[in-house]
Amino acid sequence: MTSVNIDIVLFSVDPIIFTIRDQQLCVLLVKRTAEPFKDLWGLPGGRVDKKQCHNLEQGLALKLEEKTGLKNIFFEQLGTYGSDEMDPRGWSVTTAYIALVNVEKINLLEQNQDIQMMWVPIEELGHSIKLAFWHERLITDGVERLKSKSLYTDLPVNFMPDQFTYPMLRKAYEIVLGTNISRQTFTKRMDQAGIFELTGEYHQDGPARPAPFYRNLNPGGAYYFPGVIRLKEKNNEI
Amino acid sequence: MTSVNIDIVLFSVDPIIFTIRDQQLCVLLVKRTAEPFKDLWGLPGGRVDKKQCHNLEQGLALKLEEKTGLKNIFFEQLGTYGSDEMDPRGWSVTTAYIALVNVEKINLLEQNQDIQMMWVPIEELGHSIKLAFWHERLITDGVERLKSKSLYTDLPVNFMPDQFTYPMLRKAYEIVLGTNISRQTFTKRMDQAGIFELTGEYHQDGPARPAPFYRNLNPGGAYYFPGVIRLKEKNNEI
DNA sequence: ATAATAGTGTCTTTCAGACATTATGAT
DNA sequence: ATCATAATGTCTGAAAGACACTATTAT
Repeated sequence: MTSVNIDIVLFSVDPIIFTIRDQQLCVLLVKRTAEPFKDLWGLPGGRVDKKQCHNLEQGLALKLEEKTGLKNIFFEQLGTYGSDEMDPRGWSVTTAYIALVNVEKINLLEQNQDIQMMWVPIEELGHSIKLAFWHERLITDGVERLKSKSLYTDLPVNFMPDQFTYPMLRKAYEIVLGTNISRQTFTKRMDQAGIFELTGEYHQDGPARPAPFYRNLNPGGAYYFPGVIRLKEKNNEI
Repeated sequence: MTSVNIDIVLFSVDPIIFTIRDQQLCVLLVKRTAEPFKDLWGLPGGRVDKKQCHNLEQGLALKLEEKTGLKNIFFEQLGTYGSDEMDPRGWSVTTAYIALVNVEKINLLEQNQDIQMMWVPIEELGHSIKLAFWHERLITDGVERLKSKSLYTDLPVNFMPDQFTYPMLRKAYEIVLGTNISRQTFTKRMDQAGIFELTGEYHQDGPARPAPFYRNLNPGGAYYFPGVIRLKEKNNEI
């Protein structure tokens, strides 16, 4: 060990921005305008603005605002990937974050013409679209994190608009987890948590009894349920 | 966004090496021999050897072997911290890992004279000892991760020697979690998991019925229990 | 025999999951 | 009236937690 035990590497941050659109879990991709991987699609990441930002989280929040026009997006760090094979320019390190947004709040920005952006259903990745860097791997890991934390937290509320119904939220859970959840079990779970409150309004939607609207009492925070949603398969080893 | 969306920063990795010694959760610290923070204690981290290592995990495994003499130590990524306040030399980024070792396997290396190392009980941090960089913060977060994952995984087996008894393992859980766990509940939980096997030997220890030794059937892996150890307080919001 | 500690069996509690019943609103 | 869907209540099952009891060894 030498006296200087710090090194210099290429470093970037990569937000994996999830939303639910047309009943599908989607991720936001941008078309790269420069080498390496020019013209491939990738995560809307890049360098941290070291002049404007004092730490990584500020850097990420700024990047999210740039790309989506939204402040106060929910995000959490996923993990850091470092390798000499990720970027043709050499040894590089990237820190990935997952971020969850409601698609309605953001869709204006999609029309932005100088940067090509799109929402891609995660089902379609790995088939038609080849991504830059290790972004496919990051997204896979991000989906994994989103799924596993949705079993015991209220993470999917971050996909909801300000006002939402239990059926809407349940659908979000079902899309993320890829399973059906019984309405009764779901209602009980949410009521017990005591993290939502009725707004007094109702969702008039079709030929059926309207569901009441709720709002999140602690937007931005995360709630940990006492128990876990039990899926059928039991895959305990990792 | 410019064409080059990657940046150059000071980068290091920091392993938080935990063990249980004298019934206390301890962390391995080294005395710094160079600026910045010369002569303060800190984590045994540093730069990744980019010539020898193709990725971060290799770099960390190498560093763990350097510091402890052990290969195949259990470790997992904790998180990445980046800021302009962490290192007086400027904007820097560090990726922290938690690693769990059995103290018996390592204590020879403590005698190493050219580097001063010591095991510090985490209780003692924050009082007497001031640490370099943000290492105190990293350790706090590492302890938090260790505690919360010990509620639903077999993480503490990584503190055990090759052969261990349920009472020994239960004590490790109790030390990590800071709670008593009833012997009966614990035994049931471990037996149901089916991740350990009897070695056939017994721990002859004192004037009491000897406990049988077990070995981990999947060393290095992590097991996720179906349920969770329930602590008394309910702190669901974060 | 006694002390110390291990294992087993049973009961309770918590919470998920399933089913049946009732409630409400559009057509 | 009918249909679709929401809410409520009851039962079951899985697993944690607590307690009583039995088992095994050293002294």
